[in-house]
Amino acid sequence: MIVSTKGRYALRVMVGLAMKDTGEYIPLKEIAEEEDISQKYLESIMTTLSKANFVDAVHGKGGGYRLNRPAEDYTVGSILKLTEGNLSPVSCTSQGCSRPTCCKAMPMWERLEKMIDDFFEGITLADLIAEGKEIL
Amino acid sequence: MIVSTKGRYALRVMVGLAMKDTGEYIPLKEIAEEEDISQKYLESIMTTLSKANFVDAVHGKGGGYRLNRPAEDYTVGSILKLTEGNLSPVSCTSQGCSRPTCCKAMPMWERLEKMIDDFFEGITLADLIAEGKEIL
DNA sequence: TATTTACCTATTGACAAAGTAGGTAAGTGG
DNA sequence: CCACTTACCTACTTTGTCAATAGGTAAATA
Repeated sequence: MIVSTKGRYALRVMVGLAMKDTGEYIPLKEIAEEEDISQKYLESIMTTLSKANFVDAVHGKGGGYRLNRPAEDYTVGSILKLTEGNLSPVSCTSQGCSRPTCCKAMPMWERLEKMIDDFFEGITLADLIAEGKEIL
Repeated sequence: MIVSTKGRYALRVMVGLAMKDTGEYIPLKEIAEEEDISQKYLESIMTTLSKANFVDAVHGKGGGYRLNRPAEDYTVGSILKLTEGNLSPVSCTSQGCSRPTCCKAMPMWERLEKMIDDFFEGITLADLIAEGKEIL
């Protein structure tokens, strides 16, 4: 599996935030309930998103999280890369090996990696929300 | 990571077997040494390949493994699917969920899954061996 | 018949992902 | 200024899968 729960949760949360386009801040508790995600687990994800400036976070009453850009400015790739670390389909790329048959396959892995990267970078939150279109 | 060691080992072994195109059987021990793979671990992989009739296996002296088809008849996809079980980039496809934001992303996962499948099915062992071409 | 080789079953170790727990800091509204 | 709400931080536990190991059995060949 290339995309773990963490990345998928992050994506779902971002989609959720994008769908409520009002400027209001949404507390973590509310997000967790709507998405049916463990509140504590979601904390770490939201902190990651916040630190990377993907969302604005505000403390205190009336606080919470909200997007700070329009939905079409967030690519799926940027969100997944942030939360997953990397998206490479195999672990051996980018660390050079010496076996002959291994190297035979390397160009293939690299091409796949680029294909997946292009795929994710070509989709934005806005695309996801506009579900049902054949573009997606 | 979508492709684990098991699948990559299997692929490397198959490439190795394809490169020695003679009809001779190659014992597991020899393969393991050339590929620098744990002999015991490789056993389970070879058994899988053998049961699926991807290779011929012969016991006793002079025995071992060899391909039973030309290299261009093996797609990378078939080998990986056999050894990895499945290649889906996420775990949630094909098991239906109820959350609204999750379903927004579902078509994307399915499209990615198909893209990856097409990618692997479009490459054969022969393609891998003929490395250096820009097709790959 | 002895040796070589593939095949089978079970167990262990390592590691990362997923989730839990409790406390601290920051900000808002009253 | 105070109380409450909310985000933030650190550490721990659990779980599960992958990778590898170990030892024995069956089949075939020279």
